[in-house]
Amino acid sequence: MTKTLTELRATAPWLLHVSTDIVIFTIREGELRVLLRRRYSEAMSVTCWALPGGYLGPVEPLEQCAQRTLAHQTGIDDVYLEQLYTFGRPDRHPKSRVITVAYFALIPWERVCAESAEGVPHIAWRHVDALPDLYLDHAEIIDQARQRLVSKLQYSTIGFEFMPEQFTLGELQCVYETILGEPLDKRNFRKKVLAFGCVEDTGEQRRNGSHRPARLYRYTAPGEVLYIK
Amino acid sequence: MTKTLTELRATAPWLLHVSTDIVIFTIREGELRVLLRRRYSEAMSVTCWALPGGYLGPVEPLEQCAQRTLAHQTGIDDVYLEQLYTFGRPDRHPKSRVITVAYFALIPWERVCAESAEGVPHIAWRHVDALPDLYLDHAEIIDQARQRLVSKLQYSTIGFEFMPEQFTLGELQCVYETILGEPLDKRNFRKKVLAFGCVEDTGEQRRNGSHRPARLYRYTAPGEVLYIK
DNA sequence: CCAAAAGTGTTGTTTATACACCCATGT
DNA sequence: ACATGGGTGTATAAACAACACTTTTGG
Repeated sequence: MTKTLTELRATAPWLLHVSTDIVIFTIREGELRVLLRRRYSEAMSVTCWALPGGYLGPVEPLEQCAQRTLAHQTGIDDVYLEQLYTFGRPDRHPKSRVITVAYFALIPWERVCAESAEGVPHIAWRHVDALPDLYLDHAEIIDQARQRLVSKLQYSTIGFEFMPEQFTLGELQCVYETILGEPLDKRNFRKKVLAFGCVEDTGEQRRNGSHRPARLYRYTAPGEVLYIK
Repeated sequence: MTKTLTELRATAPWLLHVSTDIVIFTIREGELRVLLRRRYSEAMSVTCWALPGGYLGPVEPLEQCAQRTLAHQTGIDDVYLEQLYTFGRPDRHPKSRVITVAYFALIPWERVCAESAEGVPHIAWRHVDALPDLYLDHAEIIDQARQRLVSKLQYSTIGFEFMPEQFTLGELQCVYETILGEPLDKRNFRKKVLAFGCVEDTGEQRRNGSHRPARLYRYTAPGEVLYIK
């Protein structure tokens, strides 16, 4: 029992290993983007783009592993995180058996820290419709995360996880339109959101360009995803 | 590499192990019931009730593990099976670290085979509202499976997985009422189901008691769960 | 005064709900 | 003949979809 886990992984490929991978989305420039990191794949002896994530510690809860690896690799913490699906095809990793528990996360662009901002080497926020070749089955994981996001947008307040503390209804509508990929009617959208009963007018306004200023709203259940209807 | 996996599990408690557990539901006597098996818990040196399930083989896909252990322990195969959630609290198993990928499954009572019928020792179909003490966190797993079942009933044709090849609309309505725990209006229910467009009249009837015979219908997408609305 | 996004109501359509009687059979 | 579950339609309410003009600001 003197071997480290890393050594064990190398010497005992016939054992099962468990990892977590995190699909973290943001909205930027009218695009749904996902965070990728450049990593060296020992398995394939090349560097490639991959999701943040890593191996589960011996006494670590799954979600904590997701939080820890995300924070460690990208500096991001305190985001909405939800278990997505567990991927375990025996051949998904070429050198050993790795079961990965995928999580998906959302963050407002404003909260992306310097450590994973645009321009940082080894880090990229990529449009989900223009992904590079990805490590293992990470493209499949992202695809499934995206489907979950789209469907949860319909029956929950998950979209608010993309918003900063204060936001305008126009900004919120843009987020919905970006994720759904279709334009929405402004009046119907505002009516529906206000009917949720989970936004309040802050009384403040945002002046932003040569047009009428917009009211700023606040989500009244921050950090919580509510089910609607 | 001469040790068996079973020996390894005993001698290397600091390694991670992966298992699957299956929550299989049926409808019987107006009750939603779940299949339990009596098992000896080495961890706790007692026998107790548990979900069917077992350890993942070294080169076995996750879903196949669920199918294999279910078939081996209960004789049941060829059922609707869907990944539910992965449970991995570090202390969920007292003697080693076991991550379990839970699946949920549905079967029409008519298809339950002799090997897991009522009266077979070590096997029980228990009402979900009257469960005995269960192994580890299996009560929590069942609870989550039940929530998933209820919500999927609203937006998919998952309820048909409880039906035999031919069924009456009255029987289908009973299934819905049992799962939802509330009575439904007969006319509205029939209207809605026929609007799904995935049942067809077989032309046959079922005479069953001293009243008018009922038409028999067939689900036109057997083995498939469709999303509705 | 012009351009640009913010803000606001009404109407028609679709969907969901509530509700009561006759039918075919076995005993 | 009667008890039992099978089968059917309509009227009301609620939810959703379509649609156009006025307001406020910066330049």
